[in-house]
Amino acid sequence: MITLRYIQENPGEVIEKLAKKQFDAREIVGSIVELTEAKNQTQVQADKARAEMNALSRDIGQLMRTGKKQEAEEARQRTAELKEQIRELEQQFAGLEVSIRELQVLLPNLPHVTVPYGKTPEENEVIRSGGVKPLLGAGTLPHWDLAARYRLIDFELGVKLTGAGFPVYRGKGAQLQRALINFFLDQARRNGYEEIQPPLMVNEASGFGTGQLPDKEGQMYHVTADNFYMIPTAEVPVTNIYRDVILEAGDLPVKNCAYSACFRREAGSYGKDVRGLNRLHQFDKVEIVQITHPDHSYGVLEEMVNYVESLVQKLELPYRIIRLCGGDMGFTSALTYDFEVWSAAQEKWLEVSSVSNFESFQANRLKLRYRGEAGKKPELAHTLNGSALALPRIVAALLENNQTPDGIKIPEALIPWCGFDRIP
RNA sequence: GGAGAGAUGGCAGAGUGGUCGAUUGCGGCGGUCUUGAAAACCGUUGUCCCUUUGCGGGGACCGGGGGUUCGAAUCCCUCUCUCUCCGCCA
Repeated sequence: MITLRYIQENPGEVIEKLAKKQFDAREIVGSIVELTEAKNQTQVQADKARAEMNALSRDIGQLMRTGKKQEAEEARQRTAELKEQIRELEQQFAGLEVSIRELQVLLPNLPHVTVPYGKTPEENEVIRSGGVKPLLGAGTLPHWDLAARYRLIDFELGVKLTGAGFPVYRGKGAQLQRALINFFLDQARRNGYEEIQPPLMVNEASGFGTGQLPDKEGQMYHVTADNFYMIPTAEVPVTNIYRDVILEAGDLPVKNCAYSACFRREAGSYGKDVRGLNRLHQFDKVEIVQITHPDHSYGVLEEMVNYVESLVQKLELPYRIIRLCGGDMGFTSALTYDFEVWSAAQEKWLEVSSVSNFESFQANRLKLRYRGEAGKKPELAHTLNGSALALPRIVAALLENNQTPDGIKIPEALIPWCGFDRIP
């Protein structure tokens, strides 16, 4: 959420920057500015009336104590009108606040200056790429066939137990999952991230804090009996650790990582995009989260991108890093880099990570602040996060790219975590 | 699931209608003393909003919401959460 003060002081800039996100903010910003002006005027009046009322009440107390009943009674009669006036002003004020808030939450985050113009994914900017696409011979199989042949993942069994999109991993398939999770967590720890094991369900307040609620409600599984939500990413519980928190400047940057299962309803997706591991309702992911001083968040974003790059390099997967254009960016992000790996049999790029700087957009909702110097006012911190990494598409690419007549080769770096070097 | 207790400032813990944003202790910060440190002593110590060029001024907040009252941390209603005991249980 963009702060009211910022909108109020820079309405033109907000409109201009949001145009890059293909968002016409003119009407909303205009209304916000107008309503805020009215709200402030109302507050001045209400505060004045309350000040008067407070003084009067104190006087009455004083008069009562000194036994001047008569005068106290006179003063009391004067309060009736004031009281009514305060009631009205407070109602007005509350109404204006609600209206402003409703508009305020409609505004996406402002894009960073380096965000490219563009409307569709085609206009995203490839920053760099690495690795070598494997040359596979005839008889190349997509990962869902490989998963069946080597008895790694059973999609139909998942349908029996739960439904489509809930695969069952077994044997070496299950071991590979566990190895990847441990590999990612261990790498993160070596890079200074503290490991967190978060709850997999969160309450409404947490859903709001990171921006899933109220509007993206349909994305999450809702446990209605207790009004909990299954997390769509560990970002939600991990970032919400810092909801309503004031950090000391010395605590920054906070670096957390977490493995979690992630649950997404993905309502309305079908077709070949959802085949195999390409899109699931439950999947595993290791997430990295950082909370930084506003002056350092873009340096940290680069650091996080470099870190994720090191992971796909260790896994020897052909990859490319993409800077999302304004039209393709998420609602809450100021700058996002996506990572895609090449899936050799499907012959397409699969998104496996998204690394974003949210600047103070999430922090404002979360009331996440830091204190620069003792005695100074706390200010909003910056939050960043990224997948490091999401497992299913990594597994898809690993299986497809590394298939040989003798089985599936495990990348060198992963063998210590796997305990085997080949799936025969 | 049954029964009970509670929610106050970073923490602990007072406060049951009138200068209470809140006694006190601990912690934190500053100072005196000391070669330095500890101890002791003194001072200071929340968040948010509005207003003002500035100094400053005003308002809100004692789990959330509503009510009674001239006046609520204190009384009433309601919701949420936490804890304890019993039952069940990985």
